[in-house]
Amino acid sequence: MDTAPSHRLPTLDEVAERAGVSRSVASRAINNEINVSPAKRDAVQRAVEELGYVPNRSARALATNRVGAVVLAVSTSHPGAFADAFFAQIIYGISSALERTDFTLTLVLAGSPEGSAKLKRIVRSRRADGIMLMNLHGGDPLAKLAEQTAMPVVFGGRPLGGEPRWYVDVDNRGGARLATEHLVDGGYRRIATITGPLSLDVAEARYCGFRDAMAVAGLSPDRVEHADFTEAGGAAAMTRLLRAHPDLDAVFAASDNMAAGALGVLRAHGRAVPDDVGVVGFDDLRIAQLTYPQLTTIHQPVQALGEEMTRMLLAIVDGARPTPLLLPTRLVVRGRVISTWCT
Amino acid sequence: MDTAPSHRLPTLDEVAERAGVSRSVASRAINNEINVSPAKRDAVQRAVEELGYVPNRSARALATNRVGAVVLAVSTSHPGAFADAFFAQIIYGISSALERTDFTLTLVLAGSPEGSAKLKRIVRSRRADGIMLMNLHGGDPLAKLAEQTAMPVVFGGRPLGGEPRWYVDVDNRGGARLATEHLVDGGYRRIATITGPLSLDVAEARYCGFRDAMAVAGLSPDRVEHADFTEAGGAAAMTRLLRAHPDLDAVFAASDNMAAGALGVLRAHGRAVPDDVGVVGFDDLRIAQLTYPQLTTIHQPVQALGEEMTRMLLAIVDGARPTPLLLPTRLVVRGRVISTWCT
DNA sequence: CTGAAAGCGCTAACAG
DNA sequence: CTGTTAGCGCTTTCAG
Repeated sequence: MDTAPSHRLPTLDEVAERAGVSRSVASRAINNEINVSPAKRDAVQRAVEELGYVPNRSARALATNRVGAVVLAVSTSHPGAFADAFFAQIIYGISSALERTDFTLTLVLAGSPEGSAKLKRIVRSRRADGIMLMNLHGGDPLAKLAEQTAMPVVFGGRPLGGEPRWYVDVDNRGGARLATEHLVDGGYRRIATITGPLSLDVAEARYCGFRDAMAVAGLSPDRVEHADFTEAGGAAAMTRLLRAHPDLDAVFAASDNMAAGALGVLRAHGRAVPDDVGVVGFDDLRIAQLTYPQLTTIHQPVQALGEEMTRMLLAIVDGARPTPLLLPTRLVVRGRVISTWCT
Repeated sequence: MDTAPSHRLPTLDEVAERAGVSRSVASRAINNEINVSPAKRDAVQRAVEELGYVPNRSARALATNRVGAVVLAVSTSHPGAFADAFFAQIIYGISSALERTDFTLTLVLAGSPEGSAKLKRIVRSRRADGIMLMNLHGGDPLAKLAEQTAMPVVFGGRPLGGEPRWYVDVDNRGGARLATEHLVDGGYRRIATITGPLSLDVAEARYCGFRDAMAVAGLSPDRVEHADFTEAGGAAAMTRLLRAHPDLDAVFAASDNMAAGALGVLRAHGRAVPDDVGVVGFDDLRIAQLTYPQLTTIHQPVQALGEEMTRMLLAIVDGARPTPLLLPTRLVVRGRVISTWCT
């Protein structure tokens, strides 16, 4: 039915004229303000439908100084890091939190200098109402940007050194404690850990959780090697651990990738998993189900992280002053299940 | 009481005043137009620096009817599908193509009804200058939207049924031919294929490529099963193939996931790969390196796909009328390499 | 409740 | 080359 003139989009004035009211009344009706008589409100409603009117956002933004967009800035230095299912899930979470609102998601890969310059421009030119910052490593230049701007910023994960005013984080410490407790419950006693780079808050927090659990169990937490969250790094760390502590009977790896690397090395050394050595990972990535044996690990609510960050940011934009949030993790026990193709 | 920035952002008038010129001269200087004297141009330049002026994009957008944003709309019905490294790479490509421009990327997950409604609103309210549409399945409602709007639309991959005016695609047909030829060259003769759902153009194209190669080799292309691109689907299809064509000596699976599923089934049936049965996949996903043996497969330039789509869209927004693009694929031969943990 | 009028900050058309 | 004058389409006082 719509003989929509494909080029000229209807304006508010046209709606007002058609409804036989003034432009300001039309505006009020459209924005659901109270001071409009039912009759005129209906007339406007109808005119909107008939004309297929949608307010021009640029004009509205100019008048209200509210853009209707939030940006997700991902600070990742090397290309590969973003190409990870993790971000897809974050984005999915954000997207579903935005679904019922009139906000739009702007994505900025701010790892490169150009990217962070772009983010800066976005802020200065008021192209967004707020920012979500993911994946900051210690001393990230974006952290400064965040402090200098008046635009609301919500952090995904705490950056090391300094609690930002607003953040949503996964309970990494609690998760690591859970993982380690699981090993303790399994009867293991000489438990080692492979940590991530301690310049990252995640790595730090997981290491703390490990020590928490070890202390509670009265075990010595000194079988420790540091790595970089990668599979290769995990393998190297496992090799070092075996050399330094040949008596170890379990390993908590602070990421599934590192755990996978460790599994390979353990097997190469003839240590059976989980009979000789227990292994627990962290993240519950796809890889945790591709190893043999499948990895017991800590699941993080990644999608929820995206959703909650968004909800928090919108609340702030709306004038609220919420408190930071910690999202619970959960243990996923996998054991000797045989994966489809690694029979 | 309100969250307004502590210090007002500088406006063009302030720059003009500081530089001692009229607002229009300031505007021209800032936009690098020609008709400005060097002296005034410098003065404006300096004022901009000193004040840290960045044009307000909403105002500019309102005046020029150009927003400075492109949207990537991903049409995916079920949650999991977006959580894939594929999109991360696409986004990475887009992002790098956008890096040197003043355009911003808006991401819309348009699989759900709400999502596609949102996309529609974005178009109608002129919140973007152009759209990139990924992952359309036959009869996708977004295809209609694309036709109705005057906003430029670039497709990532051709939707089935009808060549859109502008698209960038991967040479799926050529890739499938490559894969099949590789099997032929390997001495296999009774080659089967597991296709994707033929309602997708990708699946159709890869199936065509298979038949191309079989025809050229003078082989019969009738060992065929259809699946859904998933691992489970691939496994089921492989089972059906073995029952229907127990003599088969090779399989071209139209995706790595399906190939992985097929590998498991082949092994369960005691068929050694690649000695008894040759297997080639498509996509070159991470999983191709996690199977045993690692998968020979067809690599797609995913990041380049994102880049070229963006470049094309920006060109169109700029008034150009480019021709569609096909990106080449390449064969990755893997064979018996032993992966780290599946010793 | 209603409408007229004054901007939001920028660009663009037009005379000087 | 330069400045003046109108808007872009919407919101928002402020009188009626």
